[in-house]
Amino acid sequence: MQKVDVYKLIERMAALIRSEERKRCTEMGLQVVHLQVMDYLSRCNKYSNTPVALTNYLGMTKGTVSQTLLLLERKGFVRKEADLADKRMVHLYLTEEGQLMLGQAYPSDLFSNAGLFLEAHNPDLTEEPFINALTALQKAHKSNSFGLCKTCKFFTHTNDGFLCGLTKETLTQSDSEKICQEHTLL
Amino acid sequence: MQKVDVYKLIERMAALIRSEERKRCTEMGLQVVHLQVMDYLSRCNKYSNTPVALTNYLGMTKGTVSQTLLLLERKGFVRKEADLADKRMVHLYLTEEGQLMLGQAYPSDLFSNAGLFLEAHNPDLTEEPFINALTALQKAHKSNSFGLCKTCKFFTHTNDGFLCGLTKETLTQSDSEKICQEHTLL
DNA sequence: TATGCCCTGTTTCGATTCGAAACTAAATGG
DNA sequence: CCATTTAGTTTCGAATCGAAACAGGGCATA
Repeated sequence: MQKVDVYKLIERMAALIRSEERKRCTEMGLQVVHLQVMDYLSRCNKYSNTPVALTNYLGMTKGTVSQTLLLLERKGFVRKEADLADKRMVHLYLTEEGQLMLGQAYPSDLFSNAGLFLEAHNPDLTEEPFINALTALQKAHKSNSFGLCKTCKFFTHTNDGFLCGLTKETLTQSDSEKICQEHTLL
Repeated sequence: MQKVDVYKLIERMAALIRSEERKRCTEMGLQVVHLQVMDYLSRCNKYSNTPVALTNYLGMTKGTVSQTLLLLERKGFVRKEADLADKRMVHLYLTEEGQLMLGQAYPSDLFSNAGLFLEAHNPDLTEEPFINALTALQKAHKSNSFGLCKTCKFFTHTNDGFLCGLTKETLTQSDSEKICQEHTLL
């Protein structure tokens, strides 16, 4: 029963992160959503860089996502590309400017500083409990878990690399380390 | 160097929590900010239930906070009370309706379900690494840490209870377990 | 191949948020 | 006693937000 309190702690961390993000965005003249969108696009794999995936990931309506993308496109941070196979679909990419802006707006120094503190004061800390907490949260989260490709139940190793058991396509190392909307826990 | 990755995991959890919050808010006809404000008011102590504290906690401008509070007041979720000592200040309280709404909108079942998973699959998991991670993040966070009163360096025990070394006031058990804007790490 | 349904994404609407800047009023501090 | 700081409000224009209607591509089934 004390275990539940782990999530109180995680919420507190989430609140701090949110606050930092908001300040950064304000400084850069962005909205928080913009940062979230660009961050997602920089981390998701080729199956997941579509407006619908974004809609599910962020928990917004598709109309709102469409609007936000329009603005990000207008500002030159995001580029759209029609899917060749399915003409309904659109793939989203960060432009050079988008990547640059993301790098500036993202509170990476907060995390690296916190990481340094952690390393200095708790040298024997491991990632394991955090991985377990994330997995439990993904399971409790009703809809898609949006996990890393390589932790998916459809992810398999082959002679010459990696394979997605769902799409039957081969995957690069980089693919396997990105967020996938089809991610399914074991 | 692997330690830094702990925060990648925490970010992923934060993103999932955010997504769930947004969905809940939409269902209840609220904006995410409203939930954040009400959640904060339900957790903060008597020194920290003011618009400025909210402004710092959420990382928004005071104008925006003022607007948001106006709306929450109009909807009957929040009540304002002038400070008796300092007439510039205002104290904010959740109304009965506000508490009720917060209870409904808050994704508490997500956390309790996740807690159950965690308990079932990792019975020997402790809170310690999470406390350490939060403390490190609070230290890295430049501005106020917004920690729990009882973890503050000004918090002291006396014969008949608790005392805040900053305001020299006695504190109740409940006070000591709430968020304080004056919170300072050791 | 035609019909109907589902899916992806856009558009439009009105209410709300957001940040910026100007503002009021109260406290503070020489 | 006056300048400065601090708490909070007001006003403005741009952007967000959700809801609902819409357009059009896929796909199954007849």
